[in-house]
Amino acid sequence: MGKESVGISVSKKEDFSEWYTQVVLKAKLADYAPVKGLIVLRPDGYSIWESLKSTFDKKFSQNGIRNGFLPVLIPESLLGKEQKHFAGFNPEVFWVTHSGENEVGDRLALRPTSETLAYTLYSKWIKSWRDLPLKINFWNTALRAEIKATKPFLRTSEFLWQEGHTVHTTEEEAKEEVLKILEIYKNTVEEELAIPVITGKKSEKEKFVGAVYTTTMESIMPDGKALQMGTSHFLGQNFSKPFEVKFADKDNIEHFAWQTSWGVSWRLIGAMIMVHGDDQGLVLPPKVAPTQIVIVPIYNNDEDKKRILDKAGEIKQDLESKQIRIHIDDRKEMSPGFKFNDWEMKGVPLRIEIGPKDMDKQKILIAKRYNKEKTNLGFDEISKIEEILEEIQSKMLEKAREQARLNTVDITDYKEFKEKISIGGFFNAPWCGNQECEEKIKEETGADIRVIPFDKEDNTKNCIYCNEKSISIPIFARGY
RNA sequence: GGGAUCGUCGUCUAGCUUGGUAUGAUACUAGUCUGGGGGACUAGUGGUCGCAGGUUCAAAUCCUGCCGGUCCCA
Repeated sequence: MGKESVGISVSKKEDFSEWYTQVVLKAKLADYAPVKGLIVLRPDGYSIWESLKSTFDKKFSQNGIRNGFLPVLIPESLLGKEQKHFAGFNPEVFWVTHSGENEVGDRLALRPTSETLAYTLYSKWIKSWRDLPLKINFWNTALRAEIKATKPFLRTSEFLWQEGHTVHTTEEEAKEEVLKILEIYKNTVEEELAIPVITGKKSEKEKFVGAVYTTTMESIMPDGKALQMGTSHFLGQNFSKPFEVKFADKDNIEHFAWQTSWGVSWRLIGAMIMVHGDDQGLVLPPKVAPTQIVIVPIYNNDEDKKRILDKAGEIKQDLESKQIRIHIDDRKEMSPGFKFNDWEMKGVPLRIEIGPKDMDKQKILIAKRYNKEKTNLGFDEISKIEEILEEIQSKMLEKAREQARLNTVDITDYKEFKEKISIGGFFNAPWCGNQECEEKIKEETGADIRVIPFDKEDNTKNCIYCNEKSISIPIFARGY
C-alpha cells in the first residue's frame, strides 16, 4: 500500500468529504496547522481571500463604510454584558488566563465575535445624531473552539472574516442597512465566485444570539447539504441598551441607537471549492483565480524552444496589458502531460498550449478548465481571450444554478420529506411558524430551517408537520 | 462520558508475535536521455522509531505512565 498518488485519488461523487480535503491540500490552498482545528493559508488560498476582500472593500466604501481594527482580547466582564449573547458563545470561547506567570483577574476571551468590544467603544464615540450613522467594518479573525470534526475553511477554530458594525438613528434606517449589506453579499458571491445563493430570514431558533432577527444567504452544496454563506443581523436596541450606545437627537432627548452587524468568512472559499471542483481537482472562477491563464510551451529542441518561448512571452505581455493574470510554465524537468494535470488540479481556468505544430499553423490551443473543452485560436485572435474568460465566469454560474435547481424540491407530505431528506437537497416545505414543529423536524430528520426566503410568506398552505395553517415556505435542509 | 484503534525519513509504509546496525515506495538533489495528457535510467540526501521511565549485555520491538491522531457508541 501507500503509494502517494499525485492527483486526487477519490471521486467527488463517491467520497465527497475525502475529495474535498484532498483538493484543499493538493491545490495548495491551505494546510493543517500543528494545533487541532487550525489551518494555514498558502499563497493561492490567501490570494482568493484577498480578491474577495478587495471586491467587498470597494462595495462597502461605496456604501459609506470604512475599515477599522479591533484587538483580539475581550475581557469576560464585557463579553458577559449581553446575557443571551454570552450564553450562546460561551461554550466555544478560548480563554487567556495568564499574562506571563501571573494569573489575570478578569479572564480574557479570544474574540468569538466583537459586538461587545465594538459597542463599548461606540458608546464613547457617539454623543449626537450628528455622529450617525456610524459604519465601520473590521477585517480580522474570530476564534471559536470547535469540538466537532473540523474541515478546512468550513469549520475551523479560527477563521478569517470581516465583521461590520453600524449604528443608526432610526429603526428603518438600520433595517435598510441590513438589507443593503445582504445584497452586497449576494451579488459579490454570485458575480465573483459564481455561486447562486438564496436570501431571506433565519427562524427565531436559528438567528444570531442577541439579534432581533438575522437575514442570511444560503447555498446548496453538491452533496445536498446547505451552507450558510453570510449573515446580516438587525440588532435593534438589544446591544445599545446594555452598552449604552445613545445619542442626543434633534429633539434634544437621548435615545438608544439602532444597530446592525454582519459578516462573511473564508467559508466562501470552501463553498467555491465544493460547488465547482471536480475529480481532477479545483476549478476556479476566473475573477478570483490567482492565475487565470497558464501557458504550457511544448518543444524538443533548442530552435523550437526559442521561437515558442518568444511567442509565449509575446502573448503573455499582450494579455498582461489587459490586467489578465497569466503564467508561463517553463519548468524543464516536467513533461507537458504532468503540467496539464498539475494546473488542472490547481484549478487554473484557461490553459494555452503552444508547440511546434501550432507555430507552423500560426495557432494556439486553448483548454477550458470548467468543461474541459479544447479549441484552436489563431495568433491574430488572442484578443478574444478576455471575452472567453468572461464567458467562463458566467457559464460557471449558470451551471451552478442549474445544479441548485435540480437539488431543490417542493414538498408538502411529511412522510415523503422524511424519505427524501437523506438524499440531500433544498426542500421547500410549508411551516406554521411554531418552533416546536421546527424542533421536531430537526429531531426526526436532521434537517433545519436554513432560510425563509423573502418572497415565501404564504398562509395558503398547511404546515408539513402539524398541518396547521402555514405562515411561510422555508427551505429545510441538512446543514454544514 | 464509554469503547476500539493507531503513532517509524516531507508523505505512505515494512519490521514488533520470537529484542541484536530500520525496509521499500514516493517526494527531494544531480546527471543523461526524453517531451502534444501524470516519462526512463543512474547516483545521492533524508529517520534521537510520539514523549518519559522501567526490564535487559542489548529495546522500534517487552512492561508502565503520559501525550497526540482517527473511528464507533452515548
